[in-house]
Amino acid sequence: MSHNPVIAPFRAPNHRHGRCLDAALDKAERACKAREQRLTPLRRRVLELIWDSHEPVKAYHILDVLRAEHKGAAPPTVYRTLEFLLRQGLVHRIESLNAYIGCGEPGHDTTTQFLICRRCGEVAELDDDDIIALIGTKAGDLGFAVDSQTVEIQGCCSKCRAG
Amino acid sequence: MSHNPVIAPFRAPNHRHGRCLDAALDKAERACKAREQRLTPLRRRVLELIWDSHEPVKAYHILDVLRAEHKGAAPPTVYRTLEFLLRQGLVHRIESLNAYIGCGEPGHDTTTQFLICRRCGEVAELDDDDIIALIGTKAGDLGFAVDSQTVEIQGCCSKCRAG
DNA sequence: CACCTTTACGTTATAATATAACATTTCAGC
DNA sequence: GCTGAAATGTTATATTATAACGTAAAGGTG
Repeated sequence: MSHNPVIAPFRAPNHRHGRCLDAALDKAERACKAREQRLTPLRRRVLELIWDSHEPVKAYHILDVLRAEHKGAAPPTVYRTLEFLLRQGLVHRIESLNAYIGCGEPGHDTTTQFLICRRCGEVAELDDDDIIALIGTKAGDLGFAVDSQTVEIQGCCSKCRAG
Repeated sequence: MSHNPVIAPFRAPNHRHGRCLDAALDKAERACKAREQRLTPLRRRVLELIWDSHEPVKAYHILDVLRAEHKGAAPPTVYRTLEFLLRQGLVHRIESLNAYIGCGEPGHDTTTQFLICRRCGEVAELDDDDIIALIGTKAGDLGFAVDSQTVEIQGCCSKCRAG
C-alpha cells in the first residue's frame, strides 16, 4: 500500500485556520532559510494572503490588497513575488483557474495533483505516486519523456456532497 | 490489455497533412450534421485554422488571420466560435498554454490527456482509460466526485529526442 | 567602514487573453 | 414573405501578464 497521498486536504469541520496559516508561514521561513533565500516582508505578506484561505487566489486580488496597504504596488510587484514563491515551491499555480494556492509541503517538489471543488471553491492537493507513475509509464510507452505533469481534477468535494 | 489510447499521435515522418486536415473537416461536417448543428463558413474556417498544424493555436492568432480575410472580425467573433467548437467537441483547450487544438475524435467526448512537446510544440492527444480510472478511484477514495479531468503532460516527444 | 555587486523593489507602459452588452443579419420553418 | 431563433457585427471594457528601465536595500570584500 502506498503512503497517504494527501498533502493538503479539504478543511475538516474542526479546522483551525489560524494555526494552519502560522504553520505554513513558519515552514516557509524555514525552507527559505535553509536555502539562503530571502523571505522579505513583501514576499511573506503575499504568501500570507494566499494562505488566507484554501481557495486559489487571483493575482489581481493580491494586488488590490497590497495597493490598500502601500502605494508602490503594481502588477510586477505581484507577479515577481509569485514567481519567487513558485520557484521556492511555496505556492502552486492552478492552470485551469489562472490562480495561485499555497503549497502544504514546500520541501517536496515533485509534481502534485489538485482536486478542485466547483461548489465551494476549495482545493485539495495530492502527491499520488501511482498517478505520477502511471502517467509516466503511459507517456513512456509512446516514447515521450515527461518533464512535468499538470493534473487538475474538477468536481464536488465530500463536504459539499454531504451538505 | 486496454485498447490503443492514442487519439492524435505526434506526426509520423510520412504524415500527409492535407489529408489529415480534410479528414478532420469532414468528420466535423458529419458530426455537426448528425447533431443538427450548423458548421457555418466562419466556424468551418476557424476549425480549419486550428487544424492547420498539430500545435495549439492562440485565439488572437486566429483573429489576426480572420481580420486579414474580412473586416468584421473582432475578439467575440473568435471566442464565440471557439465556444461552439469546444461545445461540439471539435476542439480542446490546453489550459496550460491558453491555446486551442483540434480534436481527433469529435464523437468521443470523454476526458482526454495531452502530451505537449516543449521542443517542437506539437501536442498528442490520448484517451487512456487507465489514467481516467485511476484518477477517478483516487479521488473517489477521498470522497470527491469527479466531473472532469485536466491532464496535460509536458516533456519531449520521441522525434525530438531522436533528432 | 567604504565600496561594490547583486538582489529586490518601484514605476510606467503595454501586451495578451477574454467577456459584456447591445445591434444587426441570416436562416429555418411556417 | 413572415417570424422567431440563432449567428454574427460592433463597441467597449475586464482580466491576466510582461517588458523595460530606474532606484534602493542587502550582503560580501578589502
